Amino acid sequence: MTGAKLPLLKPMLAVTAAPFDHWEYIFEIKWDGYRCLAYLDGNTELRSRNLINLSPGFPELLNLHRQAASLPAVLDGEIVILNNGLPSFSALQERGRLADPGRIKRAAAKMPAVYVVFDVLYAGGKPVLKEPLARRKEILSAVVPGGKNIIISDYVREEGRAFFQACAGRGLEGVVAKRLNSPYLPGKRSAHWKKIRRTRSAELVICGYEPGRGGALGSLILGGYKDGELVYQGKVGTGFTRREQQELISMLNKLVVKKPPLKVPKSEQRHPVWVKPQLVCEVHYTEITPEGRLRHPSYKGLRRDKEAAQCSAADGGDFNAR
DNA sequence: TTCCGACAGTGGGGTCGCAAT
DNA sequence: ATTGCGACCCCACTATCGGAA
Repeated sequence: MTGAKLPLLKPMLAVTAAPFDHWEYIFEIKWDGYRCLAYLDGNTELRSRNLINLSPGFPELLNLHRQAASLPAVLDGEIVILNNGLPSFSALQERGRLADPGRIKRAAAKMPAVYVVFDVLYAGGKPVLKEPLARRKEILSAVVPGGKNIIISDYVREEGRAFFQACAGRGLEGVVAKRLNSPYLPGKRSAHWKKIRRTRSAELVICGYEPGRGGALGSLILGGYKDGELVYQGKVGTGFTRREQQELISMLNKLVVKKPPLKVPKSEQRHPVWVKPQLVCEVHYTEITPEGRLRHPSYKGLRRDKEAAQCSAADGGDFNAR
């Protein structure tokens, strides 16, 4: 444990927004990893969004206190694993829940994590939470000169739209806008910080559904055509209102078939009801996982103008112009 | 009056680890 | 030995409510 002087704090959170320009805001890359407050004193302690101790899982990051000045300090940043310069969340996933020290050590050597730091809560043992962001950025660059596995997140002023386009073009998840005069509000979600995420869109075939609680719709089972065959792309379980859920259930119940129209691993089936692959819906998602599933899928409505046969499998291209 | 923030609840992909089968 | 489930990480949403703007 670090000294009692440094209280455990939750990270400040952001609301979602569309790209914009504003002179009062800076814009930085939205890093796709584990959000983490780093407590630097005689040692380094890493804490997740929910105050879980992440330190055992990332031994290669436990020397951060030796790369910083003005201790004790508390930093806010993101643990990422870089792959060709881009953060790989799936690589991080493989490490996040490892418990065996031997396996952790081998994973750390093979795919070392990096701490990307973008804010400072304590410096020289004193809170700087009430300082405006602009001032905290100055303090941060004094506390962290930059090091081997600690990187200061860069930012631009005012020109959020262009920066978002540039980041999206490079394959990054999005950007975060932060108000220059805002204090650091631990655990609070407010318009001081706005996340602007790149989303992709796909039109996919509804191949079945799974019931939810209390007669509600749980999720839709989705597929797309690849080489003339329906390929499973995962499920979508959010984005529809209660009313839309009932409408979808009654439409789908008229299309019920016995045989699944596509292959879905048994382990991913929870009382599925298969239907004739006829209805098309639009979904938004962030990326295709290595398993070929939609990540962060949300339902955007039926596409009655589309034929099922026209729906090719989502491939992670086709990103939304917002 | 309208909007914002907080909270609860449901759902997604993915991982590990443990208990029940 | 296999399976199911919970707890985490990342989330996207709907729905509600009380209070601030």
